[in-house]
Parts: sequence; structure tokens; C-alpha cells
Amino acid sequence: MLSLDLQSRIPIFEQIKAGLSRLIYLGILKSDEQLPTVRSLATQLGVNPNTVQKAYQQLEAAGLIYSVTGRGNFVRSGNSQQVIQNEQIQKRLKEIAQEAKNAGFPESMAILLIREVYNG
Amino acid sequence: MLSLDLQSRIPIFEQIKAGLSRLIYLGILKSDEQLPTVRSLATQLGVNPNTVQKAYQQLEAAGLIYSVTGRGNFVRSGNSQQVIQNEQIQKRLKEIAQEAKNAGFPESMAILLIREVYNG
DNA sequence: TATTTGTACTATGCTGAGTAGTACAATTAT
DNA sequence: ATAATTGTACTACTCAGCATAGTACAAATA
Repeated sequence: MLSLDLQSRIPIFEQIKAGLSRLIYLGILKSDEQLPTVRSLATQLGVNPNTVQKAYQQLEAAGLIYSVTGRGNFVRSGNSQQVIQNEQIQKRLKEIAQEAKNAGFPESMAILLIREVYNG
Repeated sequence: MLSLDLQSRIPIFEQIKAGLSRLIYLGILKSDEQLPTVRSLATQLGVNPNTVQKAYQQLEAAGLIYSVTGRGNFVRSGNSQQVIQNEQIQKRLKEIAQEAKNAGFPESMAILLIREVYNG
């Protein structure tokens, strides 16, 4: 369901967040569909349950999922409108990223540019 | 000359690397032009000289600059060919990033996509 | 000769990430 | 009813990376 890069400098809980966000935005995880339980996903990924919970908490704070004690975590409805548009953006981002890579454009600079645009 | 974001999760020495790389790739720093000395840049940025030296070391390892003990650090020649091409890539990256931001596309996902393309 | 510069160390503190363990309320299954 | 599952909330601990502080030395320059 998800894959992690434990060598990456990106924290595990961030990778989980990004991975689940991606599945939700792509519509692979549908509205009100149940996510893996905290403990099961932790076991599956080989990480600590607290790490998974941290990701789930922040996804809930971001409005992407909702939690019910005793039942589990579920996808919040209302994200499907953006799916098509986001697919286009993903496609174009990948294209330009590939081109940049081929041109020897440094990865660190590409990421820096993204951050600059997003954060003023 | 450079600006830092001390609140960022990106290490200072990485920001220095990216900033100087950018100036070199853009041709603002020309071949064989002298960079600020380790100590002066450290003072100017308000960081420890060791931090600046770390950035310079890695820039030298990357082939972007060269160091001469007792004289200073200088821009290595041979990067000008890529300048024009990289300007185009930067421009397009900024455009698509801005579009993504406006569409509510998460910054974390944009960066993740970049990383995926670069690192398989 | 004195100063500047790059370089190389060691030591220290700090922060965030991740892990380990426990506990409890709500829900579900038996 | 009872037990098991699940989300949640803690505390404590370890670890790695980053950054700082300080010192020292060789090479180049003033």
C-alpha cells in the first residue's frame, strides 16, 4: 500500500502523510473507505505505532481523514473534485522534473524553487 | 548576497550550497570570480565558520568551485554552457509550482514528486 | 614579519525523529 | 457480560544530524 525510504531525510511520518494524501487525491482511497489501523499499518511498515498515529493526527487536522475511537480511520468525503485537476498537475510536474534531471539541474535547487513559490 | 531561513528544516549549509549554486548557474558569479571568504560569509550570515566551510567543501566536491589555501574560494569555469538552459527550466518549474499552489496541490506532494523523479 | 585564508581537528549542546512502554475510553466481536 | 480491537494520550529514552565554540597549522599575501 505504501513504501518508505528509511534512508531519506524526510521523516517517516511525513512520508506516510504524503503517501496517503496521494492515494486520497488520486481517488484510490475513496470517501468513507477505511484506512489501515494504526497498529496494523505500523506493523506492515515496520515502524512504531506512534509514528503512524502522528501521521494520522496531522491528516485529520488537514481535513483529509476522520477518526472514530474503537472503529478506525476513514477518508473524509469531498476531495473528489480536485482529483482530475491534480492528476494533470502531477503529470506536468513529473515531466519538467525529468527534464531538469536530464539537464543536470540539481535536485536541491528544484526543491528550493518549489519551496520558494509556496512560501513567498 | 545570500539570504537564510533559520526557521526552515533545510540545514543552513544546504541553503548556502543551494544559494551559491543558483548564483553560479545563473552566471551572477562568473568563472574564477572569488567567493566570500569562509570567515567573512560566516560573519555576514551570522553563522559559524564551520557551517560555511562545510558548504564550500561540498561545493568543491561537486565541482562547482575550487579552493586555494591562503587565497580563497573561486568559481570553477565550465558552467556557462548550462546557464541559458537552466534559466528556462527554472522559469517553467516556477510556473507549474505556482499553478500547483493555486490549485491547492500540497507542497509536500510536489516535493515528493520531484524526489521520486530524481531518485527512481 | 604579521595578517589573512583554507583546513582540520575535538568537544559540546540542541533539536527532532523515532522507539518503547503503559494506560484508558469507545467500539466491536464472541 | 466479556474479551478483543482501536484510537488516543501520556512519559521516558535513544539516536543522528546540525550547529556552535575553540584551537591549531600550512600556505599565501600584505
